Amino acid sequence: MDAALKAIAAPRRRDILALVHREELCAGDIAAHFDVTWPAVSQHLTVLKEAGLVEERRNGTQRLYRARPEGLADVKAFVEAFWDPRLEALKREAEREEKRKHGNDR
Amino acid sequence: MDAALKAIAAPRRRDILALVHREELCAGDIAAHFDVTWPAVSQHLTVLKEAGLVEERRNGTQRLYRARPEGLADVKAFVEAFWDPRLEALKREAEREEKRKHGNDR
DNA sequence: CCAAAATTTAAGTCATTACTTTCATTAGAC
DNA sequence: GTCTAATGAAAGTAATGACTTAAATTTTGG
Repeated sequence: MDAALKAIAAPRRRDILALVHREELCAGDIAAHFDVTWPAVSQHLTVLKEAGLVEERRNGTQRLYRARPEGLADVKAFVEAFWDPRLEALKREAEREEKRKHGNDR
Repeated sequence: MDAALKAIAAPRRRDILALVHREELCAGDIAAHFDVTWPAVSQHLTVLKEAGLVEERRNGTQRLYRARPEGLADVKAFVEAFWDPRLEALKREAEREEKRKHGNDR
């Protein structure tokens, strides 16, 4: 969960996530939306990918990216546990699950 | 939302939040749970307070802190907006199951 | 008022991070 | 193979952040 939370803590990465939420976009098109250089966007995409928040698909020389909502599962569980005390148990379960699946998402 | 997200992106602050989730604690008691100095915890509490995630109450020379779940409202909305609706059912199921085995863990 | 206790504030250090520019890699067209 | 386009990787920089120690603040009790 730590990786996912750190990933969405940066506003630029949230903006990128919003772009590829429903639509599959290549890195160049994503970078065109911001006034930063290509490599900067590429680095953000790497962070998002390693956090499990986007998935990459290669098409010829392009790489297409799309959001991966499941990557926010643990974050969602944490927020909701904090939100509603009755869901405390769910949070603990999420923590256990994260320890168990170490190595699945990388 | 940016402040709240940055606040919970740091593991130590999440640990602090967990401590004051149910229970009102003074800064000293919170610091006693970690192997960092008092000022470090005090700084974290300031960040959490400014993000609206904890509330402070003064009692004599002490300052008591307690979690403030409403502070995560925007984060919750953001996370849920990204969530794949098809996975909603899974969560609810887990919730129901959790309620079913109520009373076993005490 | 004076002293002790709980905590914040100030100032500085070390690691992390978001970015830049420059170089390397991969895939398709010729 | 060579050229070009799309992109990732490497290396460097400036800003941010999580800590530390030392000093200042606030409240209570004499």
